[in-house]
Amino acid sequence: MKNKGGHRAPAKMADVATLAGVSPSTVSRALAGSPLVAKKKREEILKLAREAGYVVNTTARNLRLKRTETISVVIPLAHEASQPLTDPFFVEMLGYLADAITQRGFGVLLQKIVPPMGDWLPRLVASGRSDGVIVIGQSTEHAVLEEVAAYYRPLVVWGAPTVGQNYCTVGTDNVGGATKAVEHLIRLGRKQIVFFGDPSLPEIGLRYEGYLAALENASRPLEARHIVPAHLTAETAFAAMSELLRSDISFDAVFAASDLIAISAIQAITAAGKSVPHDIAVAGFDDIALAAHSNPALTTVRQDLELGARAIVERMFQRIAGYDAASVTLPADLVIRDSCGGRTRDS
Amino acid sequence: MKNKGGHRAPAKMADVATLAGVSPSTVSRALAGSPLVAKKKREEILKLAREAGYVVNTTARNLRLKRTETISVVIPLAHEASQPLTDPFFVEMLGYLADAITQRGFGVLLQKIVPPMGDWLPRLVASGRSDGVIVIGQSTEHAVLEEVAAYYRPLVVWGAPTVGQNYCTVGTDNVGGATKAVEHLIRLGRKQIVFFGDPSLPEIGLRYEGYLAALENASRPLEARHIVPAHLTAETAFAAMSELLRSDISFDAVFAASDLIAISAIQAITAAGKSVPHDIAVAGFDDIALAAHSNPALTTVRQDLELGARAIVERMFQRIAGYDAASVTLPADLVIRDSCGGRTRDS
DNA sequence: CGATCATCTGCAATCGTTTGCATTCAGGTC
DNA sequence: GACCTGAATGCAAACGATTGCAGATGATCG
Repeated sequence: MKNKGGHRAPAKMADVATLAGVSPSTVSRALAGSPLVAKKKREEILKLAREAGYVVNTTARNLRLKRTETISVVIPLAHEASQPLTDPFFVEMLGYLADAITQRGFGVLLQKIVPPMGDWLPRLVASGRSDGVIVIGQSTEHAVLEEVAAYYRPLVVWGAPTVGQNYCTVGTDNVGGATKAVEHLIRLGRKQIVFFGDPSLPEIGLRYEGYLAALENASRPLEARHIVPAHLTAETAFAAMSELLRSDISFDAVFAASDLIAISAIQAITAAGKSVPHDIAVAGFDDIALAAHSNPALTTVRQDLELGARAIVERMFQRIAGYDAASVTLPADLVIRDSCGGRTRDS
Repeated sequence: MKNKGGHRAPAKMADVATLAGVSPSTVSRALAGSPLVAKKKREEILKLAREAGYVVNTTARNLRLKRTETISVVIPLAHEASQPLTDPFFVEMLGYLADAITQRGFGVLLQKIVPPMGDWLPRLVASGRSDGVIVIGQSTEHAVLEEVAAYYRPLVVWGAPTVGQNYCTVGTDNVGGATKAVEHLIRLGRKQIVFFGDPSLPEIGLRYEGYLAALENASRPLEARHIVPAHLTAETAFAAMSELLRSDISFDAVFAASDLIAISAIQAITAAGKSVPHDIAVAGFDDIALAAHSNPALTTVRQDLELGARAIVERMFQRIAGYDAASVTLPADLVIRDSCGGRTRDS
């Protein structure tokens, strides 16, 4: 059944002007609080506008002002073809970003790029829908980012800095954080520590480096082993860990490249009849909300996403204002909970 | 250090027109694939546009066309004052919505309203930033929704239908789902079942109804008890459950109004030295991703958020097209895992 | 009383597209 | 050759705001 639709068209500035018996210019100035319009008249106009339920049309205003007061947040999903936006890390980061951005009065335009075809970023930039672009995770898109950053300043990326890179990144100290976690496992007497994750992705690669560094630095250097699940999803990680357990490889600890797969690993280990942390210790990376609530609570490397989001947004607004803003690496701290043994639950 | 900013201004349609030696009108028509422009000329123009890296300016186009191809997604946070967007339920729903919306070529404008002052919705609607508004969770905003829905059609709300309500809702069968969960607990022989949640919120209220119904329908009617944590956050729920355990109220099962607080309850129970499900069975509601990964895996009522999101978006586009779209209640299914005992893990 | 000045207001151009209407031109017909 | 048809193109007016500039108004001063 066809509906007649919204009856009243929203009031425009000209309507308010007629109502107040002045020109649109004056209404515009009154609304903007310009000192050019007499105080008494301004108040009168404001009152009229309020009564008429007038709200300035953002599109028209944006066109005239050549800005949108909106930031695009992009999540490239090179992996996970038509998968929904489900990764708790992304989603937590998104929340903090939305916070920081809306606090400055800007809107957040959410973009999910999948699969990333070469020109998504140039198109997004040229479309003029937003005043800046934040990319969460560089995924496999390093080349595109580099290309666009050459001419488009308000671009900030969450991820790992790579050599000779010109775009602005904010990220955690992946190497240092991983080292801390693995050193902790070694300190607790674990001897056969498996790395669980795919080092070919930039950030995971750095965590793998930290893992290797910790093994080498040990008083009695330990042997490195790692396994590579295809994707960083809960399902594939469960399967991969189950398989590892069935193999004849023996190990007494797992350092997982993300909390999500750490938790899947714990479940696989428990399902196989072994105990965490007694038989096998597990450490993760990220400290997503879920980590504290898993059972046993996960010992992990904390990425302060709130701080990270703020750093990203800060740089974004600096760049929008025309200033330069350099990349930054944030510290990563070890959060000791129950999944590695040796301590009691925090909180 | 002040930066000279983006060198090249993005090409506009007039530039492409000059390049091709035609008028902007022709370029516009060529880009739109209008049959009015000769095929050969169209292809030439398209080629030129591509080479110049031209992308139509969305703002100008939106102004002229009086539409934005953007949907606002709003999360009212009446509770949790300056809390970030962290609730896994919201966030999961957001992911599915973003999927369904971007699939139709529309953008997603994320809005976080906190604290909701009376006129947030009218303002949002009148600002013309989006062609429709989706509100996730009616929270305490029933009156505002009702008021705006009277004149603004493209408004769809996730939540519970209330009597005499005129706005369009999509939601789960809260009563039926809760009944199933509680009946399951009764079937497993549990006798003292606590309701854990705040029934004053519309959706939770319905779940409480379902809980009461199940108790009454039991062959030997059972006594109802409930406790009300102030907010639905993980922290407050942990505290509330710990307190309940210290009290002299005895119980052998908990039906929690959301998975988030169910998981906190499990942790509190475990921390108090009791076992789930042996001493106390716990059932939740939502089936968030976390539910399957908690330990023990949570028996819960599944809300199919993907289906829900699709239903919301479908109705949204119907309403944008000027048709009516009625509210709908989606079925809720019980997902049996480990936290109530009586079965082995699924998957 | 006229000149000067400060203060306020409105005209009109602009932002980059889209589109109704008029116009142009080529080709065909009588 | 005058006339008509049809296809292809351009002109110019929107869309709804902002703002430089000029003009109006009233007050102040010599």
